[in-house]
Amino acid sequence: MPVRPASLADVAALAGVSSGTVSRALSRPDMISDTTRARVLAAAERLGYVANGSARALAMRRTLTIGAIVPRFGTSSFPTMVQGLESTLAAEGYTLLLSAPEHSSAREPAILRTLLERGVDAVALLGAEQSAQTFSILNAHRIPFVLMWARNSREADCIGFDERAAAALVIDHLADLGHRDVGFIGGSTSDNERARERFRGIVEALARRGMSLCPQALIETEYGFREGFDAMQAIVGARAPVSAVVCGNDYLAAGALSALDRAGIPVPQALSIASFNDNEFAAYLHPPLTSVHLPIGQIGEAAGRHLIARLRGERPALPAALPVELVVRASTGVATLGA
Amino acid sequence: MPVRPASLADVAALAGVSSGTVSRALSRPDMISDTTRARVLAAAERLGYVANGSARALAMRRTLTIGAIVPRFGTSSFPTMVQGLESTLAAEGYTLLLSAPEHSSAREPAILRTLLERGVDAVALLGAEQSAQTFSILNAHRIPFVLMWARNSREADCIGFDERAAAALVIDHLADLGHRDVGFIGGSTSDNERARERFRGIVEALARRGMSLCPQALIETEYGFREGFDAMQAIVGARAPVSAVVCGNDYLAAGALSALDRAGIPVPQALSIASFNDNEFAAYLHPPLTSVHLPIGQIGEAAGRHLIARLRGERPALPAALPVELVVRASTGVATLGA
DNA sequence: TTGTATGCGTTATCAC
DNA sequence: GTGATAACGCATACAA
Repeated sequence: MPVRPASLADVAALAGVSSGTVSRALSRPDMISDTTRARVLAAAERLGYVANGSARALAMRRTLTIGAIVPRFGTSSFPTMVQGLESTLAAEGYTLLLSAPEHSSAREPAILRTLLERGVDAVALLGAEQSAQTFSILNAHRIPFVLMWARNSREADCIGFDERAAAALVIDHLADLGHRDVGFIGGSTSDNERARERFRGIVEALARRGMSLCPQALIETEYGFREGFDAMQAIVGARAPVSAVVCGNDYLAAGALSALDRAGIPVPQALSIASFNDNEFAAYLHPPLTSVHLPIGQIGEAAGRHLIARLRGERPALPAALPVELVVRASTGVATLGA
Repeated sequence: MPVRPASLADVAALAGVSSGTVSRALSRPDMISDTTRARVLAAAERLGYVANGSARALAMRRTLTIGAIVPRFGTSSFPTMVQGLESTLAAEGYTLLLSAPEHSSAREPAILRTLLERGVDAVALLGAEQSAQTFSILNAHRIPFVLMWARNSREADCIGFDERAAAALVIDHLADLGHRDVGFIGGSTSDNERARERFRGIVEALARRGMSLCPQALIETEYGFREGFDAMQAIVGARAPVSAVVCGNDYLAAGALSALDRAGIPVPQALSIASFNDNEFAAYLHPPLTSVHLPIGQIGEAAGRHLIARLRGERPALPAALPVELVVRASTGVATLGA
């Protein structure tokens, strides 16, 4: 076996044709006579020929590769989104080049530069909070790009949910049940549009009912199990007079529920918990949990479809906000914590 | 702004040097005089020059890209592993080309071929259960590769846990507490070495104590919330005389705990549950849960380090089985279900 | 230290 | 329908 992988020229030599013919036989089968095509395919098969994508990309000026930058991979719901993205791309012959930086470095232009240097035909980014430099680099490269799980960016195409409407679903549900005193454990809003919109949606939905968040039960923290645990411990410790607490995502909800377990406070008998349900696991462990289900995989799929359309030269309309759904797994009474 | 991105020649023209000089100034700074290097860098900056990785790869015969095939992305603990892999690779200048096929197609040679065609310097695969064709393709390409979360393959380098030892940790713990009647809800063993090893480890550890699994509480299913839920419902419905049930992973445990909640069976007062804890979320929601914590991210990191060493021409020793840890969050009494 | 020239493996544009 | 041949953009061996 040769030390170097077979090239087009090797196949050509074996088949007794020119390398151009081999190239066409493999990528434009209808431009070639049946007999020579058969010979070429046989030769390619025999040599275990695999095309060299770098050379092809150099000649064709496209890599059939799409880049994505998605931070906080291990402790988030983003993998579901990436799965949707990758599946959609793969079905169209594209491959995913994934960058999964640790939290803070996600907006480093260096990461984007590396991706562009590797050669990507398009880019998908998480969230709307990108640096101006990011956009200028992308625009300079004249490359299609899309922001996933984002909305309201005038600098880029966005695919996402109507987070405020989702928040309203939760609040209206709780209010309809008779809850008047509500708390919120949410993700950090300073650098996260999604968390911010959720928070605002809750505040607004409450305001429409003449309600407001209980100050002693309003905690902003990082997304995470421990953070949710600590936040709920603080709320319990403060004896906040609430009958329901909304958690910004599944991780916070899981931690919060764990803290209530630890404190011997039954859910929902003594306190109701609602959550924005990305991963479903919180609801699975606590069926009484009310949650808004966000179909995250659909973001990746929609983003993939959008980028592929752009690469085809189309200018597709952006999908409207993806649908969210309130999931109520058991009825929830109204009991005030510490009462 | 030009319609075509700046090339080495463009930078060279602007800096008044040859393209070879530009190439060296950027990748071998010490081979160039300070003054010209400064001129080159300024010119590159001004043109927003980004190297064309395809051309570079063609010339250097390496892409600085590593491929990974990881199925079942959205509903597994694999993202943590991929995060570890990507971080390790990125720190060394490598980029990750990720393929995340749906379950069944994971072993398709076509997926691997696509990856090789895009150009990867090395490949990381999930699990030891690969087709012979997969290995022959990889070997033919003379490319380093590694199996993640696997062991005991003579065809490839493996990085993983000692699943049987992990199982023994759980069983010994339960047995020491006095449990004699134990059940198991495990993942499908037919095409999953990890699930198989866990199951065998449990059987063997029980045997060493003169115990065996309770047949009415032994269920093999797919990993998933619903599957765990259904399995535990079946065990409860059968009134299996067990005092503890071990779940094969967090998803099964979450579903099983949910079923017990639904049935009004308190954990661990009426039944103890133990789990192989990949994601930690089950333990967070149910602190009484005993679990073996598997540091999955370390698999990705170790795999990344191994591949990079191989690419450097080293022949590093494979790491021993990665350490696992029994996590007991609360003491667990012995009560027999349905008694 | 720098310039020149060749090759990397494909695709695409021509002729034939 | 097929064969030459010229890009594609970069790295590098060799010359200067």
